[in-house]
Amino acid sequence: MAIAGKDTPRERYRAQLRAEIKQHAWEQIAAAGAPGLSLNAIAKQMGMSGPALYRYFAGRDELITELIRDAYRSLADTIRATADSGADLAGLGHALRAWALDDPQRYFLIYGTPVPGYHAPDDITTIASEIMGALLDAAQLGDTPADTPDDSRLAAHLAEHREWAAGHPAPPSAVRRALLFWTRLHGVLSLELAGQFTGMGLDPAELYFSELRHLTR
Amino acid sequence: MAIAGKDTPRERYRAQLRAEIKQHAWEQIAAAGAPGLSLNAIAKQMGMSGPALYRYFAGRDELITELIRDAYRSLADTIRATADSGADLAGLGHALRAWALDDPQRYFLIYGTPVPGYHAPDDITTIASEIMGALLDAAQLGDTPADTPDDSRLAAHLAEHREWAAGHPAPPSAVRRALLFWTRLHGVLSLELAGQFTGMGLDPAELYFSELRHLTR
DNA sequence: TGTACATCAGTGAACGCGCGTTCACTGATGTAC
DNA sequence: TGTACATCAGTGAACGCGCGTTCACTGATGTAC
Repeated sequence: MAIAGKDTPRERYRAQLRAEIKQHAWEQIAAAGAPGLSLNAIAKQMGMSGPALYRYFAGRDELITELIRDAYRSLADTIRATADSGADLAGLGHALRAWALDDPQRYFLIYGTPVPGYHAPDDITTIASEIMGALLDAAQLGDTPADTPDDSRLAAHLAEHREWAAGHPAPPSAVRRALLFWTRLHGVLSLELAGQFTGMGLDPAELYFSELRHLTR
Repeated sequence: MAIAGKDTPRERYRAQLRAEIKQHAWEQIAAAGAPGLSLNAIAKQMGMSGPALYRYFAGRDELITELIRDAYRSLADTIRATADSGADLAGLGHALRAWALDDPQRYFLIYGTPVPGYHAPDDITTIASEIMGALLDAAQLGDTPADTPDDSRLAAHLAEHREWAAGHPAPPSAVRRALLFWTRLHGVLSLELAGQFTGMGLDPAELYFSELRHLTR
């Protein structure tokens, strides 16, 4: 769904080339991380001159921002589609992990080290809350697991601060479950993707799914 | 404690200037992240010419590697000192959080987005396992909390794969506690430092300490 | 259907910049007799 | 204590590089009469 889909041949060509540029951008990010992304390098890789890319993106910043947006969009769609197919948090956990392993640098583009100056545009923030919304919905299916005990202090805090959950009314226990789902799985996943378990002779997947069972049992 | 402490005036001056360079490097990382670190910029900031820094570091890579080493060293010392003062996991949790908030970019230098090519030298890996060792020691104090239930599958996996815990014999329950301490707190902490809770109207500290209580109650 | 014009993709040259790094050199500081 | 020498910090010029970005221009593609 393009922003202004005129669907003339030229427009189709444009859209395709934009996609191709992004494709090469992702490959470059996979190879050297986001800081190593270079417009000129992409152009060279595509067999064209550097300035040509300015027909498709206003500059490096716009390209990166769009990659970030696409990453969020992709994750939000994955989560939403999984949830809509009737999955509970367990299913979302599997989907999240698969999505992250599919392209670790894409995961880090969302949840990795922030660049001190950068502030994401509003529409990206919106997508981010879409993701939390889907988690909240899923967190209300099934019973609260017996082994995630009440924490009265946290419950009180969550009861007071929930303006962000607008459109997704949920009992505090579900809010808590959604948050723990997010932070705990991110904890294991991000350390795994960063290679922090290397040399421990331990399968991070076991840890991940143990956490997931703990959240959904 | 220098590597070869001759302690002549010149040596002292050298050590001091090395420290000063690192100081400016940290400020630059705090301002623009690790990728924005530049030798020439540091030199300019110190009022000297670029090549002068090559008296103190073989190059940019060596400086960065040393910063990473210092970061690990600082965290390991903090954890170890806290543990030696008789603290349990709860105390370590407070220390970890304080250490991370003190300089978020330093935290990310250790646990943030990895640079695809980079491989840390062996001695850094050694410091990393020092940290895990201290966690393992602390995880054996106190009782296993009632609300972290057994997970037979994970327990079995951990029982089989523990060569990394050499020098720190620990029952599987303690290993599990140490790992969960690490991954769960990192989960909350890294998302908080990255600003991912912004706009949720929610205090990440509440979440962090809730997790910590859950681990140590 | 053919012609005149507008639109647009892509090029090549150029600008200015900052980067890491080398090199030959100067001047100050320390060391040995 | 003074002199001769070695060590070392720091400079300035230079190299080569790649970056993002601009600009004037060419040639192809589409549009309007």
